[in-house]
Order: sequence, then C-alpha cells, then structure tokens
Amino acid sequence: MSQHRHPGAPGSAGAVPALPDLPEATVARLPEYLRALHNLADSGDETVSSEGLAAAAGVNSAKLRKDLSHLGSYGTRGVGYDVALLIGQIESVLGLTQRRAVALVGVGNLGHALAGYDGFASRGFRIAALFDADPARVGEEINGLVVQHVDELSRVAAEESIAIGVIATPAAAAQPVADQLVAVGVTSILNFAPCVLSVPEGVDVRKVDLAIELQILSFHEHRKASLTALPAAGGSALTALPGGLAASDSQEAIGT
Amino acid sequence: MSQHRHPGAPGSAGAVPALPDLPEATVARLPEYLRALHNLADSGDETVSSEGLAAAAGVNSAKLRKDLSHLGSYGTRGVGYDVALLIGQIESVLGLTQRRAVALVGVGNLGHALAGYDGFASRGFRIAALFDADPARVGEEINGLVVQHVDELSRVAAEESIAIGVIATPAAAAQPVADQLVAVGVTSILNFAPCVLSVPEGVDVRKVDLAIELQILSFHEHRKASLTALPAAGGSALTALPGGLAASDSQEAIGT
DNA sequence: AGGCGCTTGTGAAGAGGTGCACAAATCGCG
DNA sequence: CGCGATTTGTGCACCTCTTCACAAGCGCCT
Ligand SMILES: NC(=O)c1ccc[n+]([C@@H]2O[C@H](COP(=O)([O-])OP(=O)(O)OC[C@H]3O[C@@H](n4cnc5c(N)ncnc54)[C@H](O)[C@@H]3O)[C@@H](O)[C@H]2O)c1
Ligand SMILES: NC(=O)c1ccc[n+]([C@@H]2O[C@H](COP(=O)([O-])OP(=O)(O)OC[C@H]3O[C@@H](n4cnc5c(N)ncnc54)[C@H](O)[C@@H]3O)[C@@H](O)[C@H]2O)c1
Repeated sequence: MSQHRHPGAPGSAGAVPALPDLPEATVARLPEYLRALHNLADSGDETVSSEGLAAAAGVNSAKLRKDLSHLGSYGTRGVGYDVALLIGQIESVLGLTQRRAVALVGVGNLGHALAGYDGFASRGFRIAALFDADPARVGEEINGLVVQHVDELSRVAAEESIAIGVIATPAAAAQPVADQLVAVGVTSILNFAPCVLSVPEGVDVRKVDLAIELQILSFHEHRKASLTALPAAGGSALTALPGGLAASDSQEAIGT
Repeated sequence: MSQHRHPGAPGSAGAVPALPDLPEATVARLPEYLRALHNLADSGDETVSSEGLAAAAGVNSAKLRKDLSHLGSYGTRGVGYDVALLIGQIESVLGLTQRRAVALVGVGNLGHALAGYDGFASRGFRIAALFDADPARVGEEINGLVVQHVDELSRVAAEESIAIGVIATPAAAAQPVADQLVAVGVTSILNFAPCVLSVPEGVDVRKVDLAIELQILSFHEHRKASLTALPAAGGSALTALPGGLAASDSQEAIGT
C-alpha cells in the first residue's frame, strides 16, 4: 500500500535470526489488535479469547491467532490471552515502548486538524514540532506548539529527535518537503498529499489519500448498482458497451 | 483492508458475464493511475507508455499493464496508451461519470478540514451535506454549506441522493451514526473514527486511522534501528529477550 | 513493401496471505 | 487424580496477487 524496500535479508547473510520478521499483513493488523486490547483493558477484562479479540478487531479468529503466533506470543490454551501481557508484547514489537516524536509539515486546513488531535498522544506519539512555509502562519500557536518556519527543520529535528515526518502540504510542495525530511535524517514519512514521493532506499513512506478511498467506494457503489439493475434487464446490454457502462446508475442502492 | 463481503457470484449462477469483476487490488490502484493520468493530461501529453505511467503512479510497469488489461483497456503496441481515452475508461469503471454526493457526519476538528477541502470536487465528489449532533455547531456555515442536525439526515439523504457517508465523529458515536446512515440507504461508508463498525451485508466500509499508519511506520523504524544496531553487537542479546526487545533504540536512524 | 525497434498483453511461476480443521495443551470439577 | 470442556497453535490446501519473460502487434523509416 506504499513504498517498502525491505530486502529479504540484512547485510550479513549468516544465520542471524534477527527480528521475528513479521509478515507485512500482520504488522498492519497489530495496531488494530492493540486498540481493541486497550478497550478491553479499560473494561476491566484481564483475559480474552482469540474469538473475542478477533470480533473486537473485526477479523477472523484464525487469522488473529496466526498473527499472534508470529510474534511468539504466549496465550494459554483453554483460557485465552492475558490482555495486559499482550498489550506489552505488541507495543514492544511495534516499537511503541518509547514515545516517538512526530514533525508535522504544512499547517493548513488539514494540518490544523492533525495538530489539534489528541488521539496521537494516547497511541504512542508526540507531535513535537509544526512547520509551515507561509510566514503568515509561522508563530501561530496550536495546542501549545508554535508553528515554525520550515527552514528551522534541520535544527529542530536534531533537538527533538524527530522519528516520523507527516506531510500535509499541497501536492506540489510534498516532494521538496520529503527531500528536506530525508536530509535531516527522517526515515519514516506519512504523506497526505495526493502524489507519489520518491525517497531513497531505507526510507518508508505511507500515504493517505482520502479521494482514493472515496473512489474505491464509488467503484463498489457503481458495481452494486449494476448488479441490482441487471438481473431483470438481461445482462447483454452491458457487455455490448466495453467502454461506457450502463446508464442505469442514478437510483443506486438508495431505497433498497 | 476493510470490510468487504462480495460473494463470488451474484444470484444467477448462470453464464452471465456481469462486470469485468476486477481484482480488489487492481481497484485500489486505479485511482492512483487516474490521478497520474490527469497530471499527464495537464502537461499536454496525449499518450503514455506503461513504463511512464507506472513511474508516475509509483508501481511496477508489469503490474500496471495487467491492471489495465483487466478492464479491457486498449493500448497501442509500440506506442502506449491514449491518455484521454484511458482517463475515460477508468472513470467509467470507477463509476465517476456521475458526481456522487457525500454526506459528512461530525463537523469537529477533522470534519472542518474535510468540509473545507476542495480536492474532492475535482476527483468526482460533491460534499452535499454536513451534520453534527452538537446544537452549538448546527447552523454554522462552511464553504457554503450549513451544518444541519443529524436528525435531518433522513430527509436530506433523500433530497440529495447521498451515495457515500463519511464519519468523523468520536469513536463512541461512530456505530450509531453508521446505523443511521445505513437506515437511510447509504451503502458506502468512510470511517475516520478508530473503531470497528458493524454493518449489514451489502454495505461497504473503508476505514482511515492515522494512528495505525503511524504505528506501522513505528514498527519499521524500530526494525531498522535493530538491524543497524545488531551486526556489530552479535545478535544473541536479542533472541534472549523474547518479550522486551533490545534497548538500543534511542539513536534510531537519525544520522545514518 | 519490408524490416526494425518499441510496447503491449499474457501465460506461467513464485510469493504471500487466508481460513479450515484438528492435535496439543491447559483449566476446572467431580 | 482423571476427565471433559475449552482454546491455542499450526499444517495444509486454496486463493489472490506479483513478477518475469516473451510472443504478438504496431508504427516508422528506409
Ligand atoms: N483538507 C483535507 O481534508 C484534505 C483531504 C485530503 C487530502 N488533503 C491533502 O492534504 C494536503 C493539505 O491540505 P490542506 O487542505 O491542509 O491545504 P492547505 O492549503 O490548507 O494547507 C497547506 C499548507 O502547507 C503550507 N505549505 C505550502 N508549501 C509548503 C512548504 N514547502 N513547506 C511547508 N509548508 C508548506 C501552506 O502554507 C499551507 O499552510 C494537500 O495536499 C491536500 O490535497 C487534504
Ligand atoms: N482530528 C484529527 O486529526 C483526527 C485524526 C485521526 C482520527 N481522528 C478521528 O476522527 C474523529 C473526529 O475527530 P475530531 O478531532 O474531529 O473530534 P471532535 O471532537 O473535534 O469532533 C467530533 C464532532 O462530532 C460531533 N458528534 C458527536 N457525536 C455525534 C453524533 N452522534 N452525530 C453527529 N455528530 C456527532 C461532535 O459534536 C463534534 O463536532 C474521531 O473519532 C477521531 O478519533 C481525528
């Protein structure tokens, strides 16, 4: 879902076990498990079965068990998993034992929302600095943080030990900003701008594009509409239009 | 990456070809191709090779060709793809020939940013209504739209033919809001709240959780730090700590 | 007209992920 | 102390997705 260049093995090709080397799909689900576990802990639950946790995380229980087995987690047969222990395990694997410092670049419409969001703090992150290129924005205070000019990035990155950069600038500025982040040593970037970033090997980029999400939903909406419209019609009109699909797409599923 | 329940075949199990039935992975990439194509079109390019488009979209060229072949797209061997034609094809497949109406529920911190974002309009969507439960927020005008009380949802959904619902409320309110959306006929939901939504079959839910994205980045950051720290150390200290990983995680990759 | 270089479309192999189904392990209870 | 109920961990088969490699097709140049 984004750019990842993790070669199969590190430099030394010997029998170094290294990290458990989780499947990427598992890594992507661990945070969801973690969130569900925190909910359970808040509810006072001390143990949870794979079935229960799977339901809370919205996945298949077999998948969950396999995921947890990958990180060598010790559940107890006949009982389930110890909630507190599992939270610790997952946080450890995800590297959340330390609170990572995040730098946010681009404090506009979206950047403001991100900067003002307190949900990051409770999930292992600390927004450590805000940057913008617009002099009018520099100096503004949001949630106790003062927006700094992007030229300060180099200095601040060192001071705050920035681990992750978040880009919320217009698309045109995203690549230069990414280059700047990489230049000061940031190796993880979360990009909200709708564009592809080119970064050197070893730097991870994840992208969030809301319009893409909507367009994927649109596809399914479109497909659902076609399916409900066809069975009565005959199904031949559609295959006859390879390029421009059927026109019966105005009522959609509203009123199903 | 979210909840999808699309059974293999529709009701009639006959030889109805129905829609091309694209692989889900392909569907997820089409919007990216579309964005890249629009950029090319703006640059005046009339044709593009799979290599060129793949680079612009950040994917492998073989993958791109296979994706496009799935939707029966006609490129020209020796030349490439006609940009304008391909844009039309993809928009048609994604159901973007009509501008879909989006309802946004929860006009808080994040909701404000979404409501004020003009990038949706250029990508096939129209934010048609804003809702909130807070009486203090109702009546506020954002970008020409007035925030309405969520109780009006039923009436407005019918009037505006809402196709997609976006949830930007606190997690606790997300499920009730989803239920309300489903009740008024919305079959596609984009959820920003960090929680699992339960919806009836036939309703598609996609989820965007920024904290999860950060946590995935954190994992890779953590892993990279371990890898650079180990080769010199020896590699045994780590396997001896199944639960609490190595402590050498303070310098990270900063200064690599 | 013919040949040459370029690019698409695709078969096939490989890699990765999913889910079933069941053996192994643990607890509680009689 | 043994037994049954329960739940984990995992081998295996299936499926989807990715990637390679190359034949087929197209346009251009001579
Ligand atoms: N607002 C949303 O809801 C939303 C939704 C989806 C995607 N996005 C994307 O997120 C990005 C930001 O959106 P927005 O609505 O906040 O835009 P915006 O114009 O409101 O904010 C962009 C900010 O980035 C700053 N900026 C520009 N160049 C910069 C640079 N080189 N260095 C540092 N800062 C710089 C600008 O001064 C501005 O403050 C855009 O790429 C947009 O497409 C936004
Ligand atoms: N702000 C961010 O950057 C950010 C980032 C990641 C995730 N999120 C998530 O997005 C959601 C919204 O975040 P936020 O920062 O905007 O929160 P917020 O509290 O600022 O806004 C929530 C809004 O939802 C409204 N609301 C509450 N219950 C409602 C209901 N039943 N019906 C309609 N509206 C209702 C509230 O009145 C409020 O206006 C949260 O779930 C949050 O975890 C936000």
